[in-house]
Amino acid sequence: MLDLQSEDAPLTLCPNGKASSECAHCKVRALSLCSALEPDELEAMDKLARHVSFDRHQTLFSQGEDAESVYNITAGSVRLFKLLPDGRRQIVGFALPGDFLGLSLSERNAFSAETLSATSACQFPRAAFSDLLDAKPHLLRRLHDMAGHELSLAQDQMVILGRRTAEEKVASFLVGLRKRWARIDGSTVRAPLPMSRLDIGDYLGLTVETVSRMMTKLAREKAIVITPDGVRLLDPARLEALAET
Amino acid sequence: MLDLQSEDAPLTLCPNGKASSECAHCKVRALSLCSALEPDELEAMDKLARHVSFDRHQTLFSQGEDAESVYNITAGSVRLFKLLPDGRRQIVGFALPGDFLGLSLSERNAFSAETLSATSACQFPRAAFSDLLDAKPHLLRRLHDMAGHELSLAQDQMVILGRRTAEEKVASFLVGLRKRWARIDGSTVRAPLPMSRLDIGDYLGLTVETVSRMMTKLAREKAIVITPDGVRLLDPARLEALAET
DNA sequence: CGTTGGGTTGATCGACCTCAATAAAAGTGG
DNA sequence: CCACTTTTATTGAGGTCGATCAACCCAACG
Repeated sequence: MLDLQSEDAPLTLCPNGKASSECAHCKVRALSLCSALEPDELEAMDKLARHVSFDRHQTLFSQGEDAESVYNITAGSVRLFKLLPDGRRQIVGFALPGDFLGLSLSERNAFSAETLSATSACQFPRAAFSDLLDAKPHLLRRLHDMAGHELSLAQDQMVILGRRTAEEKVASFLVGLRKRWARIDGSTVRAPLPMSRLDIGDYLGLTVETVSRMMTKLAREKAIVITPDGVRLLDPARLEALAET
Repeated sequence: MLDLQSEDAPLTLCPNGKASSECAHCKVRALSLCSALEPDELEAMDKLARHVSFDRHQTLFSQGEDAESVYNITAGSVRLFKLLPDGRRQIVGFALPGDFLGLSLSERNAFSAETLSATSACQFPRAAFSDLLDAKPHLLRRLHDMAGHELSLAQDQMVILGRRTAEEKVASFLVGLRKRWARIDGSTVRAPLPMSRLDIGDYLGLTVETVSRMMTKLAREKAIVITPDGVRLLDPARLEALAET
């Protein structure tokens, strides 16, 4: 997942189908693929794009299917996961506003994507988008840099999954998520949690119960406050110490 | 890690410093970044490249340092790892002949790289290589496709780390490694293990002892044979069943 | 040969999982 | 707005897989 964002648009970037004016209001332009593009690149992307909306718990695409589209998330939140034949699930990431789905441009989806909340996105046909990349090297370079960032995050997640305790996992998750929200809505201590405890567990390689226990523990120790919609970080220093690389 | 390979070179691809003739003997061209490049791209890469060799257990680069170079591994093996302040280690990958180090082109190294055995590589100055990518979009596209593949492997590894048992982890590792060797040297059942049990443990989120126990278990059950230099897969079907997605 | 770095094996321990019950939200229909 | 159901979160008790601690083996090497 990579971020894009804006407040109110100096120039239209994020394309959409019905009204290209929507780009002008795109909340997530500055940090997205759309940022820092040349006018001709924006123009070309605009032509390809279709703005789509999803309710809570809808499927964008499924693991193993032909990858028809790539997406730029403009609002909401999405869980990306892989299933084992016996039902075990690993969430490989959460997509937030500004994130791009389909960086690897593979023919088949390597994972499934389901919305966690009502979600909006710019949808592009994969094949046409791939062709566009070949025509616009600067756009490709931007995408590649995003892929590099994504790869780096994936390696960080390997450390968390392979070598951290349950408490450290939860602390890392909260700190990392708050940083991502900070880029999106500027919040400094709030971290909304659109995903369930079960989702968090499947992201961190833990059970629901362990996630709940660690959250309770961190709250008891006054490192966080649990709110209806997520958490508030009371003692970022303590959390960062638990999460530190 | 991405693969490149060849037997004997139809045209020189893999660049190196002293004698550009070395490219003609490059054992790992076909699957590498160097494959499927235009003559002008090969020419440009050749100009940038320096052929370097390392003994066993030498450091190519370290986590946190300025990333001066990117590498194309032509022979040997390398461990890529991240360290936590308290000494815990997570190996994020093993680089084999044909693999490219530096896909993300970031300014700082996100991990350290140490050879597991005597290793040869084509070394490129990172900044110049990055400039070359902007000049040769086709090369950039090739690199991006490799990055996409790498990202997909990283997500597979997340499933292994987060949701698999010790036995499944070891089986997955052996199956995956044999597949990689198959592309390099065509071996169908042999999987050389240049890395120690400790390295395997730090790759799979296990201890040395557990890795050893699981290897012994698989050997006792006649799924593998442990040899001085690695393993031979006796019952690939059983191993794949343990590893299946 | 003594030393050193892996590797294997055994005995014990503990972090996290499993199973179970309860509590608190969030819908749903009257 | 209030019963009633369903979903999600929390808490507790007990079990287990893999970690930890500790020998021991063996091959490489000075």
